[in-house]
Formats: sequence, structure tokens, C-alpha cells
Amino acid sequence: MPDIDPQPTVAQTLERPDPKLPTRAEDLPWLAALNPQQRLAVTTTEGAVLMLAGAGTGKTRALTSRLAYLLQSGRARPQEILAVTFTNKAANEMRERVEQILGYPAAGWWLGTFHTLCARLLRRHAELIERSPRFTILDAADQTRVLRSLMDEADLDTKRWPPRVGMTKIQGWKDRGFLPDQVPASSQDEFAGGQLVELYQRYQARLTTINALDFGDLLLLCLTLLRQHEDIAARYQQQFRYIMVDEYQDTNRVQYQWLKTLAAQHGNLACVGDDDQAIYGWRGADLSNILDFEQDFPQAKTIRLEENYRSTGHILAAANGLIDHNRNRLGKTLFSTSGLGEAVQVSIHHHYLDEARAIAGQMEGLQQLGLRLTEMAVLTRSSATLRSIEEQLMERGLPYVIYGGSRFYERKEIGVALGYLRLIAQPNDDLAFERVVNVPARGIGNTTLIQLRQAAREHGLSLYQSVERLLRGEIDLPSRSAKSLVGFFRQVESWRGRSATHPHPELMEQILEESGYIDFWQAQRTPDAPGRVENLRELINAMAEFETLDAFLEHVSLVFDSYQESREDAVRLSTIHAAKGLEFDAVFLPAWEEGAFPSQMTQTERGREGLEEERRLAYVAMTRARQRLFISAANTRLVHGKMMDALPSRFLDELPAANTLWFEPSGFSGLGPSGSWTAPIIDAHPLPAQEPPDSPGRRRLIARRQEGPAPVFRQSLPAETFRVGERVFHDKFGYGKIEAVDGPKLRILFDKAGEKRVLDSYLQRAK
DNA sequence: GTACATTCTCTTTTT
DNA sequence: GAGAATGTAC
Repeated sequence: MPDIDPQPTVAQTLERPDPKLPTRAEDLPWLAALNPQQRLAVTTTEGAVLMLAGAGTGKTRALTSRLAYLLQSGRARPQEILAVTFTNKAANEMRERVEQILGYPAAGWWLGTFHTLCARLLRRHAELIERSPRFTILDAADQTRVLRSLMDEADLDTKRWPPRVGMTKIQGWKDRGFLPDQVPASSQDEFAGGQLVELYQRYQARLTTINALDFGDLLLLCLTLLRQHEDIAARYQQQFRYIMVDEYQDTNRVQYQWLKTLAAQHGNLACVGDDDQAIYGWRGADLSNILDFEQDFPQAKTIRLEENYRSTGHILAAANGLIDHNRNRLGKTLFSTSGLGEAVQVSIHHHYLDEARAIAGQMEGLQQLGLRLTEMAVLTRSSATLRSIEEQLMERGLPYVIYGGSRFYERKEIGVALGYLRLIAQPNDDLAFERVVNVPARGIGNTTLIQLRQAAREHGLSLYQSVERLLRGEIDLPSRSAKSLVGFFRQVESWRGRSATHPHPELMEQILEESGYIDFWQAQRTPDAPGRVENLRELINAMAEFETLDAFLEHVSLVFDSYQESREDAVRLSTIHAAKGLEFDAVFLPAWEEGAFPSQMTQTERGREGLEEERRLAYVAMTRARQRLFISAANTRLVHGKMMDALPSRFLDELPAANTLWFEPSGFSGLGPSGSWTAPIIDAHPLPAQEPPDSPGRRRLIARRQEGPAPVFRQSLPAETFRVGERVFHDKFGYGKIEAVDGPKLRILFDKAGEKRVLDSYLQRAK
């Protein structure tokens, strides 16, 4: 067995004092600065602890202090601590803050996300799960591709049963801890004619042969490993004297069992969470982890942090009023001793662009009042909504940073570049092979691939190995296909040869040039091509930060944080999910519309529990705000490219009247350049905490909602009509002029792409 | 086999 | 509105 953390560390040299002698508070200045509950959370180090910490109650502070306390009091050496966070960002922040308190770097402790830590553990014992230590971690696209190919092989109708849906179900099983032979009959349904479990079985086998794991496997197989190998489990159980988990409410069953297993020896497990902020039910998070905790650890001490230091009274009261509509709660009342501040401002707009303009205008106004842009954020339910806001900010020249939404590593060109790297790191990675074998086009089409796959399956080889056999004449393919494949193979071999000697950013550059992929994009005359090339350059730069290719690939699979972390003063645009744990002076929450927020889909799928989770999401969003909170909705919005009507969200009705100010609709798409609302909102003086007006807007809203059950969306605008001679814009071909119109079909002479026939729905009028 | 045109589906959230 | 899947013409 590999050694467990042999490297010496700074703090390791500290003497371990008698644990019966608690370190006195006055010796540790940071401890004295905490409130009594926080201090209790820090010093209750032994046994199981459940820390229920409401939003803004200084949870992170208590947690980091606790870690520092464990180290500085000598109760634990760094490598005896296991600290699990939900995101990599949170892990980094925790590391920084602990080191800040300690005053020196504390190397050697196990800090990271569940997935990072499990990957680390599994790489040490890879042979026990039939993998090599360099196993690949698959992203969602890869997973679906694997399942699709299995379904194709089994002749299952992938139209009737979309592989993506099947993958979600399998993932759900993994989240609950079921290996293929453990899936309860009750959770099987008609998907794939009831054969999904068999597919799951084959899926796992396939991942073994290609030496890959998916996200669910990282946890499930790690847990299985610990359960099946008592000696290994014992080593880690011995090692981890103190275990801590953040965002405990968002853990799933496997994660809980994993924690319980590792804590079995010392029993020092501290879980920190807030049931009102549980927003990952769709990913298998299970609130009963909190309830079971007190059963599994009868001696567990529960500590509540309820004093909110973040938000003003109005904001806190509004958020409390909203979450009060949830039935399924442990119950917790946040209080604040700070003033009421300004009421939460609610406004309904006619058009989503009015809303976006108003937000941009408000931000400028706040900026003039002296607020920094980094202290403002727009948070939305869906990342698509962010785009319309983004456009407005761009138009006004307000700098912004986007969090969440389409991630850098999921972009097409990045996926291809990474595919090349993966193939070099692991030639048997069939998924990587298929991703790049014909990009850019090398004359290796579908027919060739089908034949190659066939040959690979017959010989029990990977695609890459099959090409190798082809080269040696052991496999037969049509000569033209064979020639192209061998050409590709030689190229990859040449890169592989260089991978040992060349720095990997340099290698990447050579790959992109020699494969012709950079040229491919540079030759494209489409509007998005320059951006793609730039992204590839950015990728090369990012690689320089990692010592080895393997380290870089691991980072790419597990860390989705974008590289946009700029120092610049910029507004933050983010999904609510991605904003968890953050706080801002001013927060804008647009698009509170029925069907979108709460999301119709969530309710259809998970009923009342789904609705409650949406409400918790709204609660999380509201509690990000310190001083000012703006919530809004629009009557019409672009959804999937079509203009739809929408009703304001029921959540707006649930906000307590005493803490909100309502504003009239801001005219028919007719806001002035300042984008001001009909009533002045920003005032140098805080608004008086008055009885809020029962405004006409609110009355109308309520009246409208009583007309009947709130429907989702309906289409309200016909497609645009075009005339000969007009200037138009097409996404792929750029700008052009209409030459002829035949119903929906148009003939257009594009400036760069020449004459094309295009459907009107792909065009927009040039500005 | 390839390139291009057209249609279909999707996302709501992310490790 | 974007991407993948499918269809069509060379």
C-alpha cells in the first residue's frame, strides 16, 4: 500500500499538548472575537457536531477558526484533518483564510471537494477498482455518448428514450449508492423497455475498458473500495482524526456514507449546513442526511448560528417571510441587530429589455453614489437570462464578469483540443479518439469509423490499438480509409513521443498547428471564429500553470471555475446556484416569472418538494444582499428565441408587504437612455421604513393572478418578415443583403460568404 | 465521403 | 439561439 502522506509539514513539528487542557481563549485573539455560538462551534472539537448556520451568520469564519484552532492547539497535525467543501472555490478560500489566521502555510491537510478527494484516493488504489492511476474523468457529454453507443448496439430507440435522460437516471442511482446489481426493482421504470439496469451494467464495464470514471463513480467506487478493503479503510480512519464538511445540506447519500465510514474510528465529524439553503436536490442531495445524522450519532451536539451579520433588517425580514411558506423545514429564526435599512424594491416591467436597461441604469446610479461595481451582482435562475442583461451592460460599457453558464472547458474548440491531450495521455481513451479523429476533416468519415469500431470490438481492442494493428496489416480496411487512419496515427505518435520532452503548453501549440485545427478556425469566415482561436490561445496559457499534463487534465475534469477572476472593478453576473456563499452590497434579481422561477419543470418532475426547493433558491438569492435588494419581472421575454408572455412569480406575492416597495410598469419598451423607473429609486437618503404602499401595480398583479391558474408561457409574436434589399445578419454567414424572397426562403448575398439560400428564422435585421 | 442545409431538441441549476 | 442529428447534393 502506498504511504499515507509521508511529507513533513511546518505545523507537524508542533508538540501535541494534552487535549484535556483546552487552549485558553485569551491566548487566541481570534477566538475572543467570536460570538458565543461561534466560539462553541470552534471549541466543540470532539465527537459529532451538527452546525446549523443560517445565511450570513459567520459560518465560514467559525469553520476556518475551528480548523486553525485544531492545528494551533495541537489537537491535530495537518494531515490528520479532512475538510470537504462543495466547490473548489470554497476550498481555496478556506485554505487562504486558515493560513491567514495561522500566519503560516498549513500544507498537507486533506482539503477539497468530495470529487477531488475521492479522485486523489482512487488514484492511489486504482488497481483495486480495475483502473490504472491515470484514469480519465468523463464529462457529461462523454457519459451520454457512451450510453448512446450502448443503446445503439442494443438496437434501442434513442429517440423514444433519449440517452441523456437515461444517464440522469443512472446518475441518480449512483447518487443513492446503488451499483448495477443493487438497483431496487422499485426504482426501475419503462425507460429503454425496462433494460436500463442492464445498460448501467454495460456502461460500467465499458468505463472499465476505457479506463475512465464518471463523477458518480468517483464517490460510489471510493465508498465501495473502503467497504471492501478493511485494511485500507482502517488506515484512513486512523489518519483522519477530525473531519469537517461544509454545505452539508447538499450532500447525497453516498457522500454521507463516505463520511460516516471515514469517521468510524475517531467519530469527530462536524457537519455544517443550512436546510433552508438546500438547492441541489436535483443532483441527489438528500435532506434526510441531516435528520439521520442525529440518529446515527446519538451523542451529536447541535449548534445553531442565528445572528445574521450580513443583511439589513428589511432584506432579512423579506427573505424570512418568503421561506416561511415552506413546510419542510427544521426551523430556525435569523435575527439581526443592525437597522432596517432600505425596503426591498420590486418592479414589474413590460419588456425584458426594459428590465435589463433599468438594472444597468440602477447600477450606474449606485456607482455614482460611490458603490464599487464588484459590490453589485445580478443573479438569475437560469444562465440564459444573464445574456440579455449582459448585452445591456456591454452597450453601456459597464464591465462585468460572468459566473456560471457555459463553461470554458465545455466549449467545442476546447473540447477538441483537450481530446488531443487526452489521447496523448491515454491512447486507449476511445472517447477522445472519436472526438478528434476527423477534426479537422481528414477523410475519416462515418463509414470508416463504423468499420474501425467493428474491428476493435472483434479483437477486444481500443480504437487506437486497432489502428496500430491496421498498420501492421493485422486488420483489413479499404485502402483509402486505412491510409487516412495511419496518417492520423503517425501524427499522434509523433506528439506522444514529444510529450516526455516538451513542456506541455508548447506541445499543445504544436498539436494545434500541425493538426491544422488552428488554421481551420482561422480560415472560417464566421463571426465566432476569432473568438474560438482566442479561446485556444487562452487554453495554452492556462496550461502553463500546471506542472504536468496529468495535473492539468485532472484540473480540467474536476475544477470548472473559469479563469475570469479579474482584478478589475466589474459587476458580477451569475446564476443563483453559482453565487451560493457570496455576498454583495447590492443585488439584482431579475426574471421572477411564473414558469421560469419557480421553474415549471422542477414542479412537474418533483412536485411540492420541487417548488420548495425553488423557494429555497429564491431565499439563497435574496440573502446574498447586504444593503440593497432589487427584484423584478417582465411581462414578455425571449425564451428559446421566441417572444413569450409571462406572469410575475408567485414568490413576489409571498414577500411581506411591510418590507417591500412596489413600482409601476415602466412603459412599453420606452425607457429613456437613463433607464430609470417611473419612480425615483436611488436616493441619497435611505428610504423611510414606512408602511409600504398597496400600489396599483401590486393590486393589478394580484388581480391578474386571481384570474385563473398561472399558465406557463405562450407565444405572442409572429416571425419577422423581410423584403428584398434589406440588410440582414446571419450567425454563420455574417452580414448580407436580401436578393429574393420566396415565402420563408430567402436568397441573400452575404458580404463575406457569398450568395446563400437561408430560412427567415435564421436571420435578423441588421442594426 | 464531404460539405452544406435543414430540422430537432434543449437547459434550470453543477461536481 | 446553440448544438447535435438528420437530410441532401455533389
